[in-house]
Amino acid sequence: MGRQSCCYKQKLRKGLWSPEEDEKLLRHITKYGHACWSSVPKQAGLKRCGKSCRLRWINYLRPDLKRGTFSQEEENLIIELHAVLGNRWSQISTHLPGRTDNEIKNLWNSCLKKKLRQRGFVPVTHKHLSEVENGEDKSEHTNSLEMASGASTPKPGTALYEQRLVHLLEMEGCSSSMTINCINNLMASTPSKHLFLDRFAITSTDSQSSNLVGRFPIQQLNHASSSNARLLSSLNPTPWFTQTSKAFDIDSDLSSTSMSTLLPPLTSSSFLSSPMCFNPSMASFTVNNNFAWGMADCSTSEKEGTPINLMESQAEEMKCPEYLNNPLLMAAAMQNQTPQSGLYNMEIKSETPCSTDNSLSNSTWPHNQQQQQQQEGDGHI
DNA sequence: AAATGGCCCAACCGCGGGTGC
DNA sequence: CGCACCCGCGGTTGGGCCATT
Repeated sequence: MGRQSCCYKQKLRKGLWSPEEDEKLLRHITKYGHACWSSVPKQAGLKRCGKSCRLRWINYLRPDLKRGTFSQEEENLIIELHAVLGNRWSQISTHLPGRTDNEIKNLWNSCLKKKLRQRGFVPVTHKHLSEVENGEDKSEHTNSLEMASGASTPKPGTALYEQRLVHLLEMEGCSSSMTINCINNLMASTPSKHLFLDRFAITSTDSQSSNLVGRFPIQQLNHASSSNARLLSSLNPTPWFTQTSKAFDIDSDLSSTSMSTLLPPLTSSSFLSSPMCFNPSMASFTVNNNFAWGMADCSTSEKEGTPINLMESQAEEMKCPEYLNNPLLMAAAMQNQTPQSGLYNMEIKSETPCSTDNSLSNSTWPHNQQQQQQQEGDGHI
């Protein structure tokens, strides 16, 4: 009793796209954009469904696509992101400009999975096989992220440990000044601190990973509506506590931590929108300019006419325990500024024209395309 | 040279969420 | 509230290509 495909219903063409079809679609979108995909095929004179057109555009015709094989850095980034996000290919792809979710998914299934297996990791959990087999945590084990970054886990308390921590917070888009103060305060007396540290102090601080700065999942917060419910629920079981840590008792932690100095009352439904998420005198927030992921989201917020900051409704969906389970979310939550603070808005606005490399926003992409086409001639296809 | 098997990638399918009526 | 429609996502498939036998 499954639904018939839209193509079947309308007796539309399926299968590979011909150059003529590509040409039609390209020309049409260049001229008119794609406000409504379902009307695109009709207007463009294509015997395809809107879905098919959309897919073709996103995966092949879009002018900002990067072609060719994935670099080692890209592969490493995918592994790292997959460890955090799981099979959320579209979210992963937002961190890799010019790469599509489909492309990344294919790479993962055909190549990266295999590589991880060959090196003794379970691709799904990013755990080492021996860890799985023994059913116990062994801190000396490397994990897939270490493999990706070529790093091993430094010991807590060491300079290297702190150095990596700073780097990781920077990855979250926080400035170093915020990082140290924030993390010291946040983690000073909480039993959960090692959960945070163990989970994150695994990424290299070398030049290879420095290009990750600003790319990581603060986006998840900014995007924290319904899709995040899924994300959040799936983040908790893995991989946060899969490396060397055990899940901690939220309640007992809360009762004895210093988090209250940083976080608003747990019952507050305006948790995220609260300006007291972080005390500016304690540390300065600067949102990293290097928003590799900013564009897709900015188009969303433009469309909805809302600032990048979390909306109340979104904030309400984010349950406090999820923050406490999830260091990334916590760190990002602390960054969440009120509209008055302007930091986030200002930074995003400066990027908002979406005129650089990611032109998912249909309002500006033809610009790019023309430029690119001029540069490339009629090269591809 | 032909057959076979594995890999890769483009595209399809089905589902869930959002929205408008 | 229920329904229909649209969009986007993740899983899956089918076919072309290439290496091996």
